[in-house]
Amino acid sequence: MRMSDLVAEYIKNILEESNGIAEIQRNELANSLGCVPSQINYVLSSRFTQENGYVVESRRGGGGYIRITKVHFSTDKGSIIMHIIRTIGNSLDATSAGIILENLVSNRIITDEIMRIMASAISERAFADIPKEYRNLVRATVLKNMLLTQI
Amino acid sequence: MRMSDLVAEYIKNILEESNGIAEIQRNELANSLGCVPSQINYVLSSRFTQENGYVVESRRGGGGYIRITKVHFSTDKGSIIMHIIRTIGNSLDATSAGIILENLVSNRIITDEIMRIMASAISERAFADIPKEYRNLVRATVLKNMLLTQI
DNA sequence: TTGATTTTGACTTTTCTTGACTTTGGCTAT
DNA sequence: ATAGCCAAAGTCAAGAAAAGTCAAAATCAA
Repeated sequence: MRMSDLVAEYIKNILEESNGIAEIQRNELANSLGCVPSQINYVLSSRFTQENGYVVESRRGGGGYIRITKVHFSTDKGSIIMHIIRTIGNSLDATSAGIILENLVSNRIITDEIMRIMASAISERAFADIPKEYRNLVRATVLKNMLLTQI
Repeated sequence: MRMSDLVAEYIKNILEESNGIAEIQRNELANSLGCVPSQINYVLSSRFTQENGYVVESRRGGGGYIRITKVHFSTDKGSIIMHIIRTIGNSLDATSAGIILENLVSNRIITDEIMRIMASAISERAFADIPKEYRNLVRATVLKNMLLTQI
């Protein structure tokens, strides 16, 4: 198993147990999981991003900390979807698409089944027939079209 | 015996033993079977296709993997969908797609909502960004991908 | 023979790991 | 106050560890 996944899992556990707020010490955590401290930063920036629905704050110096908070959507389904459609723009890579879909599921905007249908429709393999330069464009358009049915 | 067949057989064995999900490491497998890594890709794309009921996902980078899933269609619904997937072929125009979807709904194979999601994903409008000559190709692949999730 | 399938390998892209170096905040002794 | 030290966290780039692409060469089948 990847070290990054271990770290991510560890943080998610704390989040679960602590009501959506995890406060860690970078060096201590790195030490207890057996990785280099900057690994923690890597995990935070690759997996606990805003797009993923997390807010990360921190403080340096003696008694420093890193605080990770899981945020949830609050407004209604329709405006959330519309907002997402707007932020998608006209090009979307497969990774970002995956993040958007996971987020929609974890906020119960769409069901798991619908997520899987959508994911299968815009996976990299779904666009294998067309030249690379078009893939992100179609992905954006197709996803936006599908999301519109969910309003 | 051909190397490709060996590789295919090996993967099918894992699938049998592991309940329809095989997770492999490309380099490792290539190495242990004594072929070049890209051979694995060739086998996957020539033998583990949608038409045969396989879904292939993968991840690059450290700790990467290739996951092959066999969707398995013992039920009525499953074989109907597989039959449709096979008849689609590699190109599908918007009109035929519409007919297929309507049929699936009227035979209660998929729900109305799912039909609308699928229809929106493969409408002519969804492929407006890409040159015409590719549209029917992507439409076929995308629909087959989505249908595979419904088995 | 000739067209399709298979094999191979050079090159690309993505993701993860590591470590050296930088910045910031708090505390203590002057 | 403030200079200096220690204890954090941050940054960044090099390199490693995967998988993907593509086209040339080899082989096979009709």
